[in-house]
Amino acid sequence: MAIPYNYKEIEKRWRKNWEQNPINVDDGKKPKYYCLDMFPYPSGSGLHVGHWRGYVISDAWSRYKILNGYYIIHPMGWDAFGLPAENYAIKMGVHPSVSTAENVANIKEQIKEIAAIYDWDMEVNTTDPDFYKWTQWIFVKMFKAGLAYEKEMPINWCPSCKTGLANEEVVNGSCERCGETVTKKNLKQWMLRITKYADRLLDDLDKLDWPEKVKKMQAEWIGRSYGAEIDFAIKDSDKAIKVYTTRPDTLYGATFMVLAPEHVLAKEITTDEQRNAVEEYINKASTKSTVDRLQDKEKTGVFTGSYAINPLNNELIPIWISDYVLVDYGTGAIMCVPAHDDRDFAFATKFEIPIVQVISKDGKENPELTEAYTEPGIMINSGEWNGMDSEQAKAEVPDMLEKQGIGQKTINYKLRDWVFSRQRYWGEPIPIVHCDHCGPVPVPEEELPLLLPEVEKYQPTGTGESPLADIHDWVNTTCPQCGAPAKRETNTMPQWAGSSWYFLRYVDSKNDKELISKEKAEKYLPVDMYIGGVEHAVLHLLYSRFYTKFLNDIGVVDFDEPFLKLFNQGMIGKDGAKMSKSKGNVVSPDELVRDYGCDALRLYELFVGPPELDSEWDDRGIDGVYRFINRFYNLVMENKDKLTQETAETIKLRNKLVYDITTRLNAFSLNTVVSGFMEYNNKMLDIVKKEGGIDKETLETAIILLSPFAPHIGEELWHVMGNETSVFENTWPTYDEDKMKDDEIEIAIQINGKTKGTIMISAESSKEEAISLAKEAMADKLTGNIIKEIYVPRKIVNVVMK
RNA sequence: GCGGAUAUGGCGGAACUGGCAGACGCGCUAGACUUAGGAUCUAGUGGGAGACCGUGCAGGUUCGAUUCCUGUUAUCCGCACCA
Repeated sequence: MAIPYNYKEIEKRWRKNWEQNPINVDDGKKPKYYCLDMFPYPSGSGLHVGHWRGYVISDAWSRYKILNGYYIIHPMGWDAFGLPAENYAIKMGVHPSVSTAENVANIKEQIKEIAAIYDWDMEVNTTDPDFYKWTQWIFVKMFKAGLAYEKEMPINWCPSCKTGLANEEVVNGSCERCGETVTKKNLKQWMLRITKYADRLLDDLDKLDWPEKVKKMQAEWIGRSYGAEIDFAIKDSDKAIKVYTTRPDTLYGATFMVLAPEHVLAKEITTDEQRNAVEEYINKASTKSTVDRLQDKEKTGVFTGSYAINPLNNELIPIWISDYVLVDYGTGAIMCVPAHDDRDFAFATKFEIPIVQVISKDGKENPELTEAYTEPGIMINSGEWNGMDSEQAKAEVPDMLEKQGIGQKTINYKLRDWVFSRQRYWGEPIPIVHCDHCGPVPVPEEELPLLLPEVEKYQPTGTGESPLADIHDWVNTTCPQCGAPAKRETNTMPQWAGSSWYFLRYVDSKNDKELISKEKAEKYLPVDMYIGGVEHAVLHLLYSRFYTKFLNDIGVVDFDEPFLKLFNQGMIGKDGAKMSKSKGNVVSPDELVRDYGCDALRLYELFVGPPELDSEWDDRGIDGVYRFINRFYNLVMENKDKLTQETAETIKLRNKLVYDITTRLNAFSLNTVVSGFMEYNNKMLDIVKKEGGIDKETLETAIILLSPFAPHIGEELWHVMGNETSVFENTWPTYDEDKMKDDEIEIAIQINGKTKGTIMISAESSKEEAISLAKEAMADKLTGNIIKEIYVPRKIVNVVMK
């Protein structure tokens, strides 16, 4: 008769016990392992089973590391500043600090149901003044290092969120948060000079054990390119135009030039005949939204009437204006080689501009060029470069131009400086005072934190001013430097400010003297394993790397990469869609925990599919792991008092079990870890049925192996077996390959590569023995001439007949 | 357009360096125990009556291909006029 597995009572009991007797203790001798979850933004809608999955993966991994003798740093905190929290508060009509606190409390309760080994003493909250004191402190340090600066420029502006956005927050021309089309707005902004770190951010990717996809996305976002800047004189003018090109080898083929509509010389070089057309075009371009500009693949443009002089052959080339050239990349002007660039080809074809081929596959001109030739080849029509290999020319030309004084080698990046100001209330105040005499002056470090003032109206103003600008007795202050009346900066920081460094603070969260002590930074950091969704591939992960490198530069930490290993778990969807409140397909873990228990849900979260891939949630699937748990529980309960001696068979089974679970776990194949437990449970049941019982060692091994995944059952059954200490005080079991070997093995027999049957042979059988046994077994089918016999040891015999 | 991932029964998914495709689970079918079962247990479950056929599609390499190569299609994700 089955003994009901009372998960409610068992889970409650062990939860309490672990609170009193923690299983993850820093004794100062164990090596550390820092396993970090991406901390959540405390939304009002709570957790769904997709969030759970990431936390279960990291917890199972952490507990596995505990069993391998590590002290685990496994903290949790709250990314509670930012737009979503503020928008939610506005919608609900409560102050963001109130709703945020409520949401944190709710989600914390939900997270506790996972029974993860989070160390709540380390908990941080980005909205806590003791925390954001250091967020502000980092900003002051950056300001002093010249990395934070003010600039008035047209920035991305979300009309719905009523704030400026970083480039990274604009997705396909829309706001990353709300989807509203982003416009441009001219605003004075605080910027962070992340571009100064571009090379290090790019080159150090090689050091990281991260998914290639994420590294590639960051590399492309940084977008380093090597090329040259070349000066073109303008005919009948003392002005010159500098262009940037990655293909200086094609300079002889430049037949026109294009300026961005916003280029400073665009109007200046326009001739009187062309003035009306040019001004009309520039005006039109300025009103075009980013989206339109990106979507219009059809080239438009207007001729300025002026000509530039090709510095190599003194040929005149017309200067055009077109919005396919971006003002903020390179020099905002390009030389165009239609024969060897798709975009230039399209433009030249449309406006009937001559096309000159300078690279050819075979050294001859292509009489019917229908598209740009962008491959390498042999230089033609290029004066002294004729006959050169184009790749060689590409490498050598920049030096030659430099020697001739008409250009210089240049490196360009797509990465832009980080727009850091937000015109919203719910964020860290930027700790700067604007003084008429001294300019921007940082708030003295000893006066931090600069508290976010209470305010009646925290709705965004939409004017480009933060709601803080209305609080006059806060805004009006004195200059920390000269004492004269001065005004505070009223913009706040973006949500990314706190999340860029929070992982440092966990291990020293109560330190009021330093961001983190040197000793603790050295002892507990960096993060060994970082687990979370792929949606932060460029945003949070790039910013965190930048912050870490800066903090390394100023001596706060002794490492320059925060996250050594990164794992992106797949998303969980339902009904073919991403889980979201608006789609109404959210599955809450709460009911599942109630109806099946924490361990069952933990196992099912892992079993649902490969952790790195997206998975479809099926509520019925959890029944399978629930049945497994009950069967395993009963296996132990029914056999604990009639344990048998181990046999050759159980020794083999046990070693194979350890081998399979360990290798699958190390490969992060967590779904097959769970299926492995089910498989071996069935095998153990078979042994019990056959032998009338099973040995202690095998049962206990299975219990230890299972405990990282289903900790309550692991702990319960470990004690049921008569043990007094925690199951997590064990060492992860090892296996002996010699003991996994079978004496008799089953091999397949193929005829002409097609499987016809199987036979059992001794594992020691020679090739000749195996083949002759196989032929004997297949005698009736071996009617033709045997031309080849293949034996793959322990696997297969293949007889090839004609 | 460029780059990446994925494609296997009714469903989720297994298959280590090429070697018995479909482990494990869901669902389904039949049976047992039951007043009852949406509980539990037992057996079965890719297709086909069969020889055989089957891993998106078309080729190739090989004694042998889900696995390697070439081409192609679909879905998802990222980037997208960066010169």
